[in-house]
Amino acid sequence: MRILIVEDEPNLGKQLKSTLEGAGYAVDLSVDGEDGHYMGSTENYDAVILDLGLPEIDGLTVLDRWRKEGRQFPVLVLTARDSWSDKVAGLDAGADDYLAKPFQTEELIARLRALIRRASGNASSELNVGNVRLDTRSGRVTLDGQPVKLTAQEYKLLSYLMHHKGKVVSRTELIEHIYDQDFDRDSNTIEVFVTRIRKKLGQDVISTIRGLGYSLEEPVS
Amino acid sequence: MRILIVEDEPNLGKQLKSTLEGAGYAVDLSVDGEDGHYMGSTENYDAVILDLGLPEIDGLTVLDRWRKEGRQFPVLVLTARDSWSDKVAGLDAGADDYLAKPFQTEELIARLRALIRRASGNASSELNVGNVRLDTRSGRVTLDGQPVKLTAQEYKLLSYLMHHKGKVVSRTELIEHIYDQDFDRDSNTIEVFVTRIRKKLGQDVISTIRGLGYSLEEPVS
DNA sequence: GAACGGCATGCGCATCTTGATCGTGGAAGA
DNA sequence: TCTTCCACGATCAAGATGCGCATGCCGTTC
Repeated sequence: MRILIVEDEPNLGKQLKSTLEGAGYAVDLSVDGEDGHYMGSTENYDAVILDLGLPEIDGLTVLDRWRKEGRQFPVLVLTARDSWSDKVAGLDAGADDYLAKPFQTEELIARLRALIRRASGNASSELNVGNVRLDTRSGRVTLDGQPVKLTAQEYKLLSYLMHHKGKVVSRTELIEHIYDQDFDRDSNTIEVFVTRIRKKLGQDVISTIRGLGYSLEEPVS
Repeated sequence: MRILIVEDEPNLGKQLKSTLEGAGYAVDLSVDGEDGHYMGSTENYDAVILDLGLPEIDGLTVLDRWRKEGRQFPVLVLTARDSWSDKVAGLDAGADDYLAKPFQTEELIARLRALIRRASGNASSELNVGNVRLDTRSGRVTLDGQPVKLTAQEYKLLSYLMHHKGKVVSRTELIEHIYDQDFDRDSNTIEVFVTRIRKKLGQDVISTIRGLGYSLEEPVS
C-alpha cells in the first residue's frame, strides 16, 4: 500500500514517514502544496495524509483540485486542534476522515488502515482467500489457522492482491503500488516475491495469467 | 483491441505502450503528428491516444483531419495541465475524452476502457452473450457463473467479438485488431483460437459465417 | 552476521504458430 | 432432388518462442 504525506513541517513529516514505513507502507513525502498536488495527480496512492495548514497553497485547495480532477483516493486530513471550521470545510471538500493535531501515531495508523479498508470495500479488517487469512490490523497472515511469517515486501504484495481479489493485476500495477517513486520497471522482483510467497503459502494461492499478470482466487481447471 | 498512441516524448510513449500491452491491448506507437496521422488513416484502431503538444503538426490538426476523412475511432486527448482552452478546442475538434497531464496510468486505462465500451454501444463493463460473461474491468470470463481460464490471445479474440456481438467479423478484421502492425496475415491462427475458445466455452458460442467470418449470438436455426 | 531485498542467469514449460490433414457445407450439374 | 466435387474451415500435432520460475549471489540494513 502506497501513501502520500503532504506536510510542511519537515520534522513531523519525516517522523510520520518513517513510522508508516515501519508499519509496512510505501511512503512518499511532499513538503508543500504545489508539489503535493502534483504528486497526488501523477502517482497512484492508496491513501493520502494531508495537512491543512500549508504555506503557499492551502491544503483545502489541494484537496479540492484533486477531487475536481477525479482522484478517488481516501484522504485523511490533519488540522490544528479544535479548529471546527477547518474540519467542516475539509469534509465538505471531500476528505474522508480527519485528525486533530497533536495526535498519537497509533491512532493515525488505525484510522489510515480503516480508510484503506473502506476504500477497497471491505468491512472487516480480515481478508480471506481460500485457506489464507490476512489481518490488516495486526499485520498477520495465517494458513489454515497456522501463522506464517512473511517479510515486509512479501506482505505488501500479498496484501495488495488480497485487496483486489478476483481482479487480474498486472506487474506494472503491482510495482506502482508496492514501491515508492523511481523504481526500475524491468526487473523480476515481482516474480521473485511471488515465488517466495508461493513457497510459504502454497502454489495455488496466486495464479498466473500469462501475458497479463497475477490474480488471487484459485483457478478453476 | 488495438490502440494507437501519438506521443512525441519517447519515454512517456514507451512507458504507455508497455503499460497498455500489459493490460492486454495491441499497441502501435507514433512519435510525430505526420506519421501518427498516416497510421490513423491507414490502420484500424479501436481507440487513439493523442497528445496535443506535438512538434511539426499540432495534435488538433491531426484530429481534425481524421474527422474530415471520416475516421470514427474514439480519441482520448492528452493536454497540458489546466489548459482549459486546449480542452475546449479538443472537444470541439471531435475528441471523445480528455485527460490532463500528468495523469495516473490507471485512470488512463479506465477511461480507455470506458471509451471503447461506449464506442461499441455498451453501458456496463460486463458483456454478456448467452451464458458467457466477460468482465472487462477484472479481465475475467465466466460460463454459467463458473470462471473459465483463457490465455491472453484467447481473451483478446473473445473480447473483440463480444464488443461487436451480432456483427459478422471477418478474419482480417480480427487479425488487425488483435495484433499490432507487421503480422503475417496469411496464417490460420484465428481459426485455431476459435477452435480453442469453442472447446472451453462450448461449440455454439461462436458461429461461423462461411466466406465472411465469425459472429457471436447463437445462430437462428 | 543474520535476514532481507534486489538482480542476473539459465532452464522449463505454457502458449503461440505453423503446416498438414480431415471434415463439411454449398453450388452446380444431372 | 440427389450426387459430386471443390473450397473453405476445423482440427491435430509438432516446432518455435518467449514468459515466468527457480536459484544463487551480492549489497544493505539492523
